[in-house]
Amino acid sequence: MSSGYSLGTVEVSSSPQERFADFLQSKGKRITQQRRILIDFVFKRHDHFDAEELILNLAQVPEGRKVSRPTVYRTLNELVDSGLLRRMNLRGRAIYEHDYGYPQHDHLHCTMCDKLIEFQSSELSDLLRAVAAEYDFRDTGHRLIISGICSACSATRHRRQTPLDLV
Amino acid sequence: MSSGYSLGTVEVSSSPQERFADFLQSKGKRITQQRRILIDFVFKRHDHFDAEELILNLAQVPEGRKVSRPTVYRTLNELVDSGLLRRMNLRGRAIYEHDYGYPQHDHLHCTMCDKLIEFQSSELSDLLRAVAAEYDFRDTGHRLIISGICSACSATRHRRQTPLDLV
DNA sequence: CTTTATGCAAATATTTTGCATATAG
DNA sequence: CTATATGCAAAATATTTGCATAAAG
Repeated sequence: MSSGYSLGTVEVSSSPQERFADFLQSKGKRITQQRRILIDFVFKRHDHFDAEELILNLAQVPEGRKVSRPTVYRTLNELVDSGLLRRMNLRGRAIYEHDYGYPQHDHLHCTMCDKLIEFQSSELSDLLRAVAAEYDFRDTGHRLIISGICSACSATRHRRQTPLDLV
Repeated sequence: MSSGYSLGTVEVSSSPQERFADFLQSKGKRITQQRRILIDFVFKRHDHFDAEELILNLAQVPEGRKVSRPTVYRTLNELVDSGLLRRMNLRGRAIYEHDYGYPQHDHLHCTMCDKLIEFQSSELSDLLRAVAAEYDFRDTGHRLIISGICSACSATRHRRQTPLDLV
């Protein structure tokens, strides 16, 4: 076993905890009990989640009850700034996912069951890079969500009401 | 001049007004003064806009003042449902654009000046279709936004504060 | 006339903020 | 000790909804 932090598929040089600590230090911010609780929570249990889910999960353990709602929101912003989390918008609210030690990927979003399926495509990255270049655009990232109906939902014909907005 | 409704680049068989009327009829909804005002407004002046902008613009003419805020929101939803408008999410709020007689396209979003640049790529469409197929996913559309700094902003080094969320 | 739409005010949902107190360094 | 963080309550933002009245068909 290496000294690296294992993510199952990827091995990186430091844990999210360490990276967050570095980020905070570099900004003159403090490593508080709440921030420690939050980063542990976020990197232990969740894949895709929103603020409300996180808050509900926190409420289920004594440790978690030490963190207030505003602090959750404030810290989620810091985690995004630090590059540890990636934020996207689904049905009008922010959804977060790990963005550390994770390969770049995009999503298929099932509008029936709300499931997110990740996929990777280097062809896609190349294509987007080329598009940006064509417009002299300094590309700092992208969000792509393909909406539709996943195979499971296609089979079961479960209906869902709100088509509403994607992405 | 043909009997078609001209959009500058594209020529389509009926006007947005007609299409909206058809949509409303098909749903047993009524063609009201407010809906008429709104569709005229939306298809005369705007390209990318949000609800607030539209409401401010409406407030500037007597005609527009006949339409209340809730009706604007309700009608925007109908316009999206009818396929006349496309909705996306930028910095947490809904942005609308014409989606009728318009070729499918995606966007580059400058996070400095907030400008949206449209681009088209058939390669991209093909690629996304292939991805969806690979997952037995019934693709009903996608949203793609490449974030970054446009050439103008790269030149002028105008700074902007909030990096915040994309898409 | 009957049903759908509108406007108003209020509600909802999500996220942010001011300020007094607590705590990290 | 001093500056930053937290919690609380409240504000801000964006959008939706209940209900009485107005208007379309």
